[in-house]
Amino acid sequence: MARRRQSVTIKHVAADAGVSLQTVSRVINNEPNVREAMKARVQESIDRLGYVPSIAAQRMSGSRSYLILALNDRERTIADWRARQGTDWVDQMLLGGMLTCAEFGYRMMVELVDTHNDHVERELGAAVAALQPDGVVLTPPHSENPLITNLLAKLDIPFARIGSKEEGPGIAMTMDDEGSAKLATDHLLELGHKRIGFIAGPSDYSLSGWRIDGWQKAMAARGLDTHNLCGRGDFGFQSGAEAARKLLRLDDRPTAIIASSDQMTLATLETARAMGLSVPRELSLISFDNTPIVRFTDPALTAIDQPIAETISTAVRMLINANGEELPDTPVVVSGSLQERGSTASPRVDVSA
Amino acid sequence: MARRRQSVTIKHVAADAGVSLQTVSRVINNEPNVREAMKARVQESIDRLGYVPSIAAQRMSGSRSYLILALNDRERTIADWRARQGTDWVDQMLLGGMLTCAEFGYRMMVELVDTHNDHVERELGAAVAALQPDGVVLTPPHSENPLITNLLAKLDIPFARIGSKEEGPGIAMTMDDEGSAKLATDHLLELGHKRIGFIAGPSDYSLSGWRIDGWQKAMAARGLDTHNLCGRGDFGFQSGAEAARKLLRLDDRPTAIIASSDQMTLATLETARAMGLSVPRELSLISFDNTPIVRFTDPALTAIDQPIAETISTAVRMLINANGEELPDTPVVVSGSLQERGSTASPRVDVSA
DNA sequence: TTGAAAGCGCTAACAT
DNA sequence: ATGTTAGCGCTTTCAA
Repeated sequence: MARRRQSVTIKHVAADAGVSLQTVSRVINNEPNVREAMKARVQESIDRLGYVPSIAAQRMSGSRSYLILALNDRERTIADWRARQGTDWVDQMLLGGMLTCAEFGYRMMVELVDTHNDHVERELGAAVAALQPDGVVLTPPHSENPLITNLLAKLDIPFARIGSKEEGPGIAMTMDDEGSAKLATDHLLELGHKRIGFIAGPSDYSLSGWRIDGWQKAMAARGLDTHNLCGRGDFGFQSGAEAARKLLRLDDRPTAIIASSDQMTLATLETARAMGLSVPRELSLISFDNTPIVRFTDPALTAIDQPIAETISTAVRMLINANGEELPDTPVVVSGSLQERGSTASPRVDVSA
Repeated sequence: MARRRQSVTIKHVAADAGVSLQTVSRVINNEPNVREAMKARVQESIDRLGYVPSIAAQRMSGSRSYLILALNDRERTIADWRARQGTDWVDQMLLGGMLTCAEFGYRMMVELVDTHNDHVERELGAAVAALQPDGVVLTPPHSENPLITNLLAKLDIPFARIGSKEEGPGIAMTMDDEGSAKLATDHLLELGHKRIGFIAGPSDYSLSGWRIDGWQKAMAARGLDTHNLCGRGDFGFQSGAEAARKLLRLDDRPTAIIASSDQMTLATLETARAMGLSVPRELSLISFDNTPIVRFTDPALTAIDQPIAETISTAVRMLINANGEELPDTPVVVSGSLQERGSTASPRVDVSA
């Protein structure tokens, strides 16, 4: 590999403008104590020479790296990519993250780390030592992994925890899981449903519990029973099908089901169909995630949209300002919304009643 | 922002192992001229202290940046992310790119650049100056933008051109567009089709032309006419619908259509349906891309799968070796495959014949 | 408000 | 086979 040196350095600019390196540095970093005339002169040289500071050099001399790391679960992410089922979490993350980073001259880099693994700390430590990011965005389930949060805290690197409400270091953020579940439940209640089932996500994700809470509270507010109506899955298709089967085989089976992921809802749809139930006539369905596939099922799925891009964007913004402004000490909430589609309707009136 | 310094540096390791910095450096970079015993001793210190070299420092002292840049068209990429239609190009790129980079201690970073823009050079120049990547992967339409390829060549940065066969600097790579189109056409011919239409992509993508070639050659090999049977779109839904309408309104309309993107094929499917044609009974359809949505249409679409992950992986591998081995001077071809699904069948026998 | 000097962590070039 | 020296491009002291 040819030894590649910066073609235009701060030295060239300084020489060109006839000032010291330091003055150029001050202009680059927008520091005070530079007269306007001087600033203009230096800027002119910068523009004309097409000078752009080397991030490596900036980082070396103790300044920032202008890098935000987005940490994702390796196993799940790769599985999603391989499965090609339209899960666009990473895309939405990049949409919110990259664009917001770019606004401030930062870049976002995706890093995959195994959570369920004894060398998480080594992996993350290596990434941080090599890259020296100015901030880290943790996505579930990393957000709640103390090995990760403690290490980041110890290293004194600002980080955001998406999908975590716990106190402690780092910015806690949620997409309002409880509120979203309530939103979905209320929608069904207003349509006239009384038996509403729920298929939760895995228990090692706190947000699984929050969603159950939202559903239960909405039901309780109308004095409705939720006994036996809560199933569990792991967000995947198989687990969704099993949970759906259980709920739909109940003597007094639900007239509507909310499932915590698109794959589980899709599984519920297929399970219902296999049992001869028509959606939405005999069973209404609301999904969580709103990934691309929900528009292609028949009927299209009413779904809770997770504001991933907006959440990551907010996280990045706060991380970049982590030096200046003080960080919030209560969880930052970015709320989702309900996208109505064809899988929800009023329950069929029971003629035998 | 707290002034963050590397906690364990090469100095610490050197002191710990009782050797010079240089020896540690040699061990890190796996250079020759280090005795096994010495190497083991140093490695032991490295492991024990948890030392990881700072990429910034490595880059500064003239070595690599261990960074590969993947350059995508800004407008199209953001539009795809926003549209949430399941386009998983970036995901497949990361799948192939990140994992292969990781194998060699590199990272991949996605960078968005406007092609149709007069400051492409400034944008790219800035990214390169700031990041100093060891290699760049160009995706269409960047791969054929001389402003970009010339700049990279001038800067002496190794790069791969995905979807380009032209000679010149950089590694030319294709996903065998001509062969894939031929594959699709042959499949239809074997099913008995004789009138096969083709909806091409925009003419500023060379691969659009290669696909037309593949289709035409396959048709010509059987002495079949292609006159009037070639439509054009821009890969998007709207353009696909228009092209489909034209083809299907022909007096002697095709019994099968190959379209150059999933969105255009989806549009063709809907157009056909609106015209009362049943797929595949009255019209067979083959798509290009094989993104997640093709499995959710009714019927599911037979499609050409583009080996994006594999192509990017190959590109990365060659870029990383760009110093050692010599680069190929003929285009590197990674072939796609045909995924048979429900949208293809033998043409209905014309009873009136 | 500006400049000069020192050093960040590492590697290349040159010793030994 | 190992050590020493110089310097990458920049920012942080500190001085003027």
